[in-house]
Amino acid sequence: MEFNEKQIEILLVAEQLFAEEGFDGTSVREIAKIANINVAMISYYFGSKEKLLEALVLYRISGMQLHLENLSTEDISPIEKVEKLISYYIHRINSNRCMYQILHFELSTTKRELNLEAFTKVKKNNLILLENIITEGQLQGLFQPNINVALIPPIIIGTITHFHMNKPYYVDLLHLDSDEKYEDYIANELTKHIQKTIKALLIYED
Amino acid sequence: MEFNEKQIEILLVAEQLFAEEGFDGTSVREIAKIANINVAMISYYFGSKEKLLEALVLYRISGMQLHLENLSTEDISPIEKVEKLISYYIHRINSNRCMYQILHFELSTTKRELNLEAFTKVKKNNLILLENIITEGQLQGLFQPNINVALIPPIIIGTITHFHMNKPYYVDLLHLDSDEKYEDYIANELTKHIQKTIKALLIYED
DNA sequence: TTACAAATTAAACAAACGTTTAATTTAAAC
DNA sequence: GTTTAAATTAAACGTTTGTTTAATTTGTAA
Repeated sequence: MEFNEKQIEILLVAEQLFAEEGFDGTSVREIAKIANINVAMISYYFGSKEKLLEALVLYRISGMQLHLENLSTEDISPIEKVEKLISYYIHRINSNRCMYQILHFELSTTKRELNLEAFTKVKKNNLILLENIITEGQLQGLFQPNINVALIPPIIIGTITHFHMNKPYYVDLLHLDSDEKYEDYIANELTKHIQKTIKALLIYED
Repeated sequence: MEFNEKQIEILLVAEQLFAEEGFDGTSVREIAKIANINVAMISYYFGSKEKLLEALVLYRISGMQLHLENLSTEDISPIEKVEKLISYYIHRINSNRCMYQILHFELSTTKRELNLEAFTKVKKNNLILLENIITEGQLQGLFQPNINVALIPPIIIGTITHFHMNKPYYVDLLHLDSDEKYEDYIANELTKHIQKTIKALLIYED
């Protein structure tokens, strides 16, 4: 699927509005107004509001795969690999914040039946990558043997997502009184915190 | 605020629908139909659809405070206290799944200005409780000194919330092919996983 | 039985919704 | 310059939305 400039403009406006106000809370007229186009162009280009959402999800997810195929073969320790993987994870969620917001709602609503196969595929690929790294660490005697790998991504993704969703609360609690401070906190403290947590879990003897 | 039986029936129906289809995706007629009342009763009892949501949030949050005031003084080790706190956390999120679903959306939308002070208060209280327990553990030399306590609840809540939101994915991945298995997995594996993770983080020497 | 407020109803309201139509403009090809 | 398809527009379409109205029923106290 290829989109021209105007279509992409519509997609970007829709993405932000869907994230801020929800799919059902956003009207096509609102999208059209901000994107500076006529309402009819949405149907003309995408067919319907719902197909616009599908196009948007496809457009974003196709560029979401972690580019970490070579991470497994890099000449660094499994611990460093895990750290690197977590940084990538967080970075990806950060730069796709709006789409994650939308997906989280769409995943749990029964209203629409979005095809999220592509998203599932991305997640499964990343899980395999993580499994390989952890197995490597276990073989080297660095990590504990009894680790439920499938439950590690939820810690990473869940923590960062929760932080974003409760932004006003944490901004208040941690005195992150500017967008810069907020972004910095995620890139530094929060990232380190999650890395430390996962490392601890991998090394900790039960 | 006191509600009669009919009002509570409306609140419960609204809660489930708001969680499943979102506030904007649910019509008052839909609520009325399922609750077996006339549409006008919603305005009559609550004033408006939005005030119905406010009433619902208030109704639920008021019963959400963890009943753990005496946990601090119990004669068990800080480790056991943390474990107990996590169980309570997970149990509360589990039994308020719909409300958490609603709140997560409302927290991140700019459409409505819900008063979530009560919710913030609950969170802050629970954080203080956790801080006390961890300080106790540190004084006993059980826990490491450099711990960012504010970032521990996000791990717990984030992980469990993420798991719920991606239910179809984890049902497939972990072969939880019945509601019972799903519930059991949360109550056992997932709970233990989170407890183990937090314990590891508290004990792990960086 | 009467009186009266509370509860409940069907109907109507205007506004907003997603979508379609039909006409017009734009731009490129011949 | 003419032709033709694509892009763009304003207007209208039929529904659905949340809310209000005004009439009726219900239940209770005098």
